[in-house]
Amino acid sequence: MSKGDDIRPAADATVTASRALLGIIARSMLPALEDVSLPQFRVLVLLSAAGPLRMGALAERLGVTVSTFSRTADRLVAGGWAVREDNPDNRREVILAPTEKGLGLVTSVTDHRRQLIEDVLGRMAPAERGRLVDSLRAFTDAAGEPSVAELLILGL
Amino acid sequence: MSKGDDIRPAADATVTASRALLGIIARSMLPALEDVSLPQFRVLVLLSAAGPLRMGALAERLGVTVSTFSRTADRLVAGGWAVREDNPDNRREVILAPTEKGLGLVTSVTDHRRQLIEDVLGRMAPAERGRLVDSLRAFTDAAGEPSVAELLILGL
DNA sequence: TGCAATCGTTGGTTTCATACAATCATCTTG
DNA sequence: CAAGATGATTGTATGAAACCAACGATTGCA
Repeated sequence: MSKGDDIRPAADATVTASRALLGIIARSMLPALEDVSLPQFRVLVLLSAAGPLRMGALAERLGVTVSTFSRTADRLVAGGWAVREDNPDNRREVILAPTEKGLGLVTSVTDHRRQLIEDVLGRMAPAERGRLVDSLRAFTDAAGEPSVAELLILGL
Repeated sequence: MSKGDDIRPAADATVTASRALLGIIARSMLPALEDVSLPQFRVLVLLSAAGPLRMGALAERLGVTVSTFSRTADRLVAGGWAVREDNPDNRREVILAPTEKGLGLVTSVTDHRRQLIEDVLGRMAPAERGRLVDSLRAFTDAAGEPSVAELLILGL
């Protein structure tokens, strides 16, 4: 136990920092969630990251049945956030593609989030900022990549 | 711009790290969300942090109407996560209090999250861990306290 | 004391998410 | 080419969440 004793305070600091980050993330998503629901936003995040996808593939990634997803797609299409497209190679498949409007919504959230983070970083001393980068890289490496499914729970 | 040029890479690292943290947070909440909905979990988080509260006060903090919240409370009570109590000082008020079961649910999530974070920290070199603590404290200070309302969006 | 304000619940509705089963269209394969 | 498999939508149903309006109980004040 001698060597690991500094884990506890580090965990404290991380928990606290995670709360600050969550606040930032939530704040960045708030405006978008007035336009679309969280499940709908998840779809747009997926589409903007992976590009247009088949209905079934999307349903699977989101962990819902195809019928459920078809209804969600209805709402996204109705709102002008996405469009259904034919797949010329396979006419029974339907591709869901984000519209400019849909991509714009995700971008606005991402930009907003990044801006909020930059604001915070701008309030830090440059030297601290440098150390933060190194530390966070180490943390991220140790954490490994979160699965897509996990990230989607909270909408990226 | 000369001095602020290191903000961009720092923001990159922070965005990436926030994704890792989000994965951890989502993973820690996943089991609980099989028992209660996110809105219900938010109530339990609030109750476990602030203690028993009046119906109206809870509704206000959650940003929903009292009638909406009354229904949510019904479900929490039905599930054994909370109980309605009389306020002896004011008989028209109703206090919602978490049960042991309700508190236990929140605790399990918090513990799980902390454990996941400690796991990650345990994989870092001790020296990095020390630097991380300092950096995160600086970040948290610069970020300021997120509002309760913001945190509740994603369930703390 | 009596009337107005406050607190919470309930009735009535709407929207969304979700699932299962049935159906239609299109591939694929024997 | 004729099944059988596959992909998506639609019919049907349930449950959560949310709102407004109406109501009953209680307080508080004039």
